[in-house]
Amino acid sequence: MSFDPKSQLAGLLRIALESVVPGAVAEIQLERPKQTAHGDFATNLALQLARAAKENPRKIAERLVRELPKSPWVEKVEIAGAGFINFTLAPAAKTQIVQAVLDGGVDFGKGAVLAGGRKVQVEFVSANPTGPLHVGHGRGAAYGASLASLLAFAGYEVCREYYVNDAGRQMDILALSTWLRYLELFGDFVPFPPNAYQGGYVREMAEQIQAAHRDRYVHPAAAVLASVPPAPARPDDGAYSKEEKDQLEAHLDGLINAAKDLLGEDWAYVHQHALTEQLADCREDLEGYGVHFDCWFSERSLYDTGMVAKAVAELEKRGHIYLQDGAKWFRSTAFGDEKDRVVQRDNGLFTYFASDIAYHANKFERGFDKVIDIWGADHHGYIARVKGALQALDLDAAKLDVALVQFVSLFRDGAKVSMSTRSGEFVTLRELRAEVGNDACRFFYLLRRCDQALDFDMTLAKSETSDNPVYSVQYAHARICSVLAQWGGKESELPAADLAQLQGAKELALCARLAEFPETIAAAAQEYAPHTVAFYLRELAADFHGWYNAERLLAEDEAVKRARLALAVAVRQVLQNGLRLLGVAAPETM
RNA sequence: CCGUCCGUAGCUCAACCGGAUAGAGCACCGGCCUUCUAAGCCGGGGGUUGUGGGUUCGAGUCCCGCCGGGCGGGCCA
Repeated sequence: MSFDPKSQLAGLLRIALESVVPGAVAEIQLERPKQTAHGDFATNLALQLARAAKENPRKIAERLVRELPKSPWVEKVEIAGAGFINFTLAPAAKTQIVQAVLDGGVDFGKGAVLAGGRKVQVEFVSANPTGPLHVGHGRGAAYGASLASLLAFAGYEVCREYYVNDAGRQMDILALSTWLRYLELFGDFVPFPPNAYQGGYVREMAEQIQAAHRDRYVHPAAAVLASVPPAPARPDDGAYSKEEKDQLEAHLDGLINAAKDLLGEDWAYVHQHALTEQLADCREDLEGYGVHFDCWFSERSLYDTGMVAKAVAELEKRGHIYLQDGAKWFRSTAFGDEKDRVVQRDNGLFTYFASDIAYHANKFERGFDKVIDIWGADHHGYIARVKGALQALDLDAAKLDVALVQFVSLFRDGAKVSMSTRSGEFVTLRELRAEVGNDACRFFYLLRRCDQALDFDMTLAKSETSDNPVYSVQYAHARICSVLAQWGGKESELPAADLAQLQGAKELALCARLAEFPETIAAAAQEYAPHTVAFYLRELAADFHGWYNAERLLAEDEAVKRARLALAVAVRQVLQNGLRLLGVAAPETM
């Protein structure tokens, strides 16, 4: 049996409060003081009451302490500072956490299933399947995956979703790029546009098509270019003017239309091939990264089932749409957006925003209590219009939370690694994983709040020293495994150890650290902040190493040894539980 | 110009939705090291939280101005 010191103390305080101020309504706040001299828990209850009672908070604190029922778990109660009441727990109240951890095992720290079994969806990565994932996606993937794990562990029912943008112009550009590279294989060159996809993977797909279907999709370059507006000449410095950029886009669209005309039915094949290949590559990359999805949701399916048209029609029916310049506009300004947004162009095509409205409406129809979108920070201007559309559809926009993930800069040997997206020279997630490993990759991404720009130190991530936080945490785990192996006894006997043998300051501090785990999880889940788990693990590992350096775990005295090993096993369990939430391995040897 | 996020030790970052003397890790300085239980260990200095006001018992945290930076402001995605 375990008890929760926090609720225990809250109970004692509530009794004292009722006695001092009958009928008082106050929230009992208990926090862990930063300084050990302030005990294990502190409450600001007296300061809270002082405002209403217009009385010296220290006096109120004295009365509260006088009325506090005696408890065997509490060793000392002190009044300090402006009127804080500090509690120091008895050693037995601290060490019992070891028992609780051993009892809980892999479930220690897990939140109770919330009332109504709240369903949450986490949508993340959702990168266009037009090329390899880059390091920015890696951060979103690490964040989303561990947030989802965290929410599941905290008691939510979680659905991990990837939104596949398989319907837009970007996909057309990828298909066109592939086809142009394919034509090159037959010696007939259409100048490759600078705004088409440059990466080597495009050539690979072209070669695959050539191997499978020979010259079936070949058309003369002259025919391709016949009715396409010309591309501007490449400026000497490579910098195109605004007009030239527009010309480039028009040229690209012309090529896409030409390809569709010439290929006819076959366009769908090239398009589908490119999509299938890139999506498979992306999926494989994420699987290798340890990131899994429950659902891959196709944007195109929203069009195929008429849901996009339906969503726009629904907005129209409710009077939130007007016509201007031949396009249909959603009056998002009525819901706090800066300006109104086009949902259907004058050429009849829906905008990306239209499909996103349909997508979010669909999410809400699926009955989630909470919908979490994880976007790149460059999308922040998008939040207002999506929430506005939900409101316009009479959906509860408060159920949608958007987490923005800031950008990543890589550093190697102290120097910034340049990542120009132009000409496909960016560093891919795959390259990063190959260089620093999955564990360091995931952990480093999570060592920072997601809304802060991240400087990723690849040199540090690879180092096998105490400077490297991943190494330190994993090493603590491996070290415990090593000690247990050297001991060679039966772990199943350790829960019976006499925990009263744990008396050292470092041991009791370590126990207190273990006790923080459940509340760390709960807070991290509530704030969507997996980084706090990473910070916690780093501190737990540091506490353990400090203890290990100070005391011999395999003590001479049998009872002491067993108690210490029980504590070590509890530390190992919490390290495992925490690392699992971050998607980082807990190795037995290093 | 407008919107938005941010500014904390030399560096990289924390700080439990207003609480005590703002915390870690690197780096720096000073000691210890013929401990096999594996990254050496222990200690120390370092701050007007960008800046100026405001709110109150109390502000890194909330409000306003300024300075500096990131990101947005497409009938692109």
